[in-house]
Amino acid sequence: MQLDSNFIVLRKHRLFSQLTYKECSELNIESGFIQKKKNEFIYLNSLKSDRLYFLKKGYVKIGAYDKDGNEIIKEVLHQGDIFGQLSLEGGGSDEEEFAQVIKSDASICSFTVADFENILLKRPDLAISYSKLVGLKFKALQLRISSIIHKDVRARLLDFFIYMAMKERKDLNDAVVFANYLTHAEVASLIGCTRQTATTFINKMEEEGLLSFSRKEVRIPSLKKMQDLAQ
Amino acid sequence: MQLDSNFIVLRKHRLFSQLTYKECSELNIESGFIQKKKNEFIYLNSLKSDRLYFLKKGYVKIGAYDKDGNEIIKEVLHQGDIFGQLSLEGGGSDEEEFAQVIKSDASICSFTVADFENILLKRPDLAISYSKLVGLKFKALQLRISSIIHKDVRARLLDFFIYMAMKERKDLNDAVVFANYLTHAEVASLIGCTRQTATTFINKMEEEGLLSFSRKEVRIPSLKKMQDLAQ
DNA sequence: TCCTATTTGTCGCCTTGCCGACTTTTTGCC
DNA sequence: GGCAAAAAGTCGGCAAGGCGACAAATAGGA
Repeated sequence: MQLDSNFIVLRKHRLFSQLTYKECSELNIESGFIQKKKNEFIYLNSLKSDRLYFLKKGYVKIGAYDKDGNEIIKEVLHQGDIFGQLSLEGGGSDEEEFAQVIKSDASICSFTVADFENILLKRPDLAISYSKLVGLKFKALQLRISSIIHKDVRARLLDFFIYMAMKERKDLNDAVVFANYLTHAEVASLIGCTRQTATTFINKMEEEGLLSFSRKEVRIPSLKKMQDLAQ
Repeated sequence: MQLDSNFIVLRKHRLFSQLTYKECSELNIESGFIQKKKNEFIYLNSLKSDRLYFLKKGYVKIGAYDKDGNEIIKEVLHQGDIFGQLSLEGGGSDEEEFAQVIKSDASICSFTVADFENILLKRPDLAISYSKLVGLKFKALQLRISSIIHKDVRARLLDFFIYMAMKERKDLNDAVVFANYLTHAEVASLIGCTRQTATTFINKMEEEGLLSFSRKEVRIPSLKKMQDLAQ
């Protein structure tokens, strides 16, 4: 029962669409199925080490705490995203890391890296898809670094909203609207500035009519215009 | 002949160590074998799209130019590193990118993504290794972002030199010495500050006895001490 | 070995965005 | 519907590091 519904959701994902029912059951996702309420943690450090998580529904933020206890947000994920031990192995530079549900409740299913590797060994096509998935995430991070290193806050905000819009939009309209699940503080942490500065610039952009940012949704009247400004 | 030597070098790499001679030849690396002099480009934009490159010898920097023509260094690679179309597919956010030989001449062999995928289809274990490789690169980038976002220039420099030391050192001594192939300007671009600021702080660190940085080599008397300072 | 191009060192001014501090608004829970 | 907690808005002072400019040192090809 649980498996069935997990199976269906999982198969909607590009990566898992080719999985047979049998293979899917080999992942033992039933035991890894989790329902989490808002603000609950999915893992904190240790639990991450040997698992992959698939976000069926909801929003999750990945972050860490620095030595002073400040939160460092690394990434924000939504439906369909994969997180956890993406490298399939620990070691090296494993920072303390957490995954926390934000905005509303979330459904997550997870499986061990070992089970996943077993599937990949039998399904090299899937292994290639997985490589591509990680590769694309790598590319996205590279873009983010470029933006952070070489642009000022305003330009970084533009880049950020363009990225979100591309990720969230359902059709190809120039106007994009999507549910917002981030606070100013979280946006600030993602683009690398203080909460106050983010607030100021978001408001400026609203005055310019580039954006409308509320707790409920983000509304971008013209993505094209934004892209032109961001260059 | 050429194949033989390529084969030998390739097999020294973690990823390719399991390859048979036959499989290796299927990658058609002979045709992709390149010798490049210092400052020559391996690719500029377009050529990247469907190839993977394996750096046999030398140093290569990956970068891009922003709209004002300024160089943005994304990454610096050395012997044994892989670069190019790591995601095995184009699309999405493909920035203009270049790969350029630095410091001294370089030997590179390359193969097409298509040939590589064919091998991976037959060798899922290799596909898993490849995923791990990209996954680890992803992790390293995440650490770099954290450093850039949350630390000042001095701390970023410490992080940078620790990273380089870990990557380049041959043994586990606390004192680390490695060939230097970067100018102040390149270090600055990697950690996200101006050349002048990098110069100033590198000199300060030299005065403190943390570091000796010359055109020839970087000498770190105590890696441990550095790590303590970086926290 | 010389000569030019590149790299490094240094300085002062100036801007961006940080850092409290505080108020106002919104949220979500009892 | 009321209340506490979280989020957003705003401001002045301040510091880190950017930027231009130039001189000194170094490298590497002719």
